[in-house]
Amino acid sequence: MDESARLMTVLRPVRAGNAFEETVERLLQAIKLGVVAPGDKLPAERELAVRLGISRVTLREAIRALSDAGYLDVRRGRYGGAFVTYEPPKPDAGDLRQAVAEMGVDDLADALTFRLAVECGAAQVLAASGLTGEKRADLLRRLSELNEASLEDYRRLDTAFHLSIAELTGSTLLATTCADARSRVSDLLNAIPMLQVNLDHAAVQHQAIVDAILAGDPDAARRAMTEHLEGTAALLRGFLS
Amino acid sequence: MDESARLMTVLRPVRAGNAFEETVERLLQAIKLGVVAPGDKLPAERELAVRLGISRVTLREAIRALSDAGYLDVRRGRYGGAFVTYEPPKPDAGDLRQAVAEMGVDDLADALTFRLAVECGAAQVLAASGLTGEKRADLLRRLSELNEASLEDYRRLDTAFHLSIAELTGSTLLATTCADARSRVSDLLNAIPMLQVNLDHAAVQHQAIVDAILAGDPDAARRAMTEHLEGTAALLRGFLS
DNA sequence: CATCAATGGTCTGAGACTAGCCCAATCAAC
DNA sequence: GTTGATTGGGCTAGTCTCAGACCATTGATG
Repeated sequence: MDESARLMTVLRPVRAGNAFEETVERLLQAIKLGVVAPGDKLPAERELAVRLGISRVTLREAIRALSDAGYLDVRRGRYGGAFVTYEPPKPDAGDLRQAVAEMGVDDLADALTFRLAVECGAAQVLAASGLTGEKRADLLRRLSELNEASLEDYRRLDTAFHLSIAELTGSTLLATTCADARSRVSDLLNAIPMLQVNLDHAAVQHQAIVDAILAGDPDAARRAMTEHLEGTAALLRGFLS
Repeated sequence: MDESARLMTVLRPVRAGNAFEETVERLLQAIKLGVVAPGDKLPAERELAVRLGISRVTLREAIRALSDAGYLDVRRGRYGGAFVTYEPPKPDAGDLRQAVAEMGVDDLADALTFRLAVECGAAQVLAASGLTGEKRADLLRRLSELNEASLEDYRRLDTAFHLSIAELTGSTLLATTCADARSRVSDLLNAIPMLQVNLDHAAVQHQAIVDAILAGDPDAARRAMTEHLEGTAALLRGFLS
């Protein structure tokens, strides 16, 4: 960890790719995180281009690419739009191995470490903040929605629950960072079979996280989140070997 | 915290600005974080352009802007280069108020929350990882360098110490995120007067952080880091009122 | 003092990206 | 059935950005 390592950290590429590539990535993130659920449509092109800070031409190229790849169904005319057709693939150990091979084991470890750090940080911060009644209700609502979810909706609502924790801190930076961290492991999580034992186990852990946050206990929140995320990481490693 | 809030989070601008602006921002980060110390020079233009993934023309525009603004001194010929001339301004409550006014109180709260979450997450993760002897020595070296620092070098070595914690986790994502978090509050920290009491207090907290990490105690590491960062945040608020 | 390698300074042609405009399709409302 | 609002589809002129080549300056070295 010499000084040159820090140079590498800060003087890294200014841009991850061209505008088209970055736009595809961002839309894919919205789709895979379930921010726009299957059957829903993206905002209209003109509005979306403004939000993303790019030209409509570039946005259309990205939408075209995702449409060709089967993620979107684009329809013209009033009440038309770009509808999400993507459904998370059925869990499969082969998909998992392939996904890991594509991203590389180093990047996988990086992503898991990153997620652990930022989500635990978010849980800690939220627990330490005085939660208003409205926010408490919001968190509890997200938890009960997750607990009542069908297998089909589970991943999407799990994502919603986890992201809510970061959002409720009120920090936009933290929320975007947690969304980024989640999307980096999203494909991997989708590949894990959803066994009832694991879902039950996760439900207990989710409850522990919420309890600690509502109790205003940062240490307990951190521990509960760590346990939950390391459990997931262990599952991942298990299905990889 | 309805669903539309999540849309805002994910469908945010793809790019923070044009290539020139983002490059200026990145170089400024390297300078203000002390990654290139005063008197040092940036890598040669051709190499730096490759590292940043931009054209030499754009890089030169950014360097020119920073040179005009007094951050760099550009010299031609062999052994020439872009030398850092920037020295952190002397602490001043007026500067602080101005800096806060420029970024806005909401962004300030966001940045402080963000920093708290990611640095605590990094400390926790590092404490939970089995540190090799080399890494332990590295961390201790950074701490002792900071403790022996002159007032002039203090901020730069404090930054180096904090960033080392994230870097030692081995997660590039976490390291860049902590660097980003630090740079968002860097100007504010520079504006805080460096009183001996505060420095002594910080030294004790730094020691506690290192002790907890070396002891492999994530809870203690998280608590020590929280205490340290909240102390700094409290100092900031104090000088603002 | 002459050399020469490394560095910043400059130019050009090509491609990426944008803003703004108009066209085409769709469908609820009348 | 007609209308009108909303949406995707497409075009153009202009700006930003890039890759690559070449020039100018500097100063350690022989």
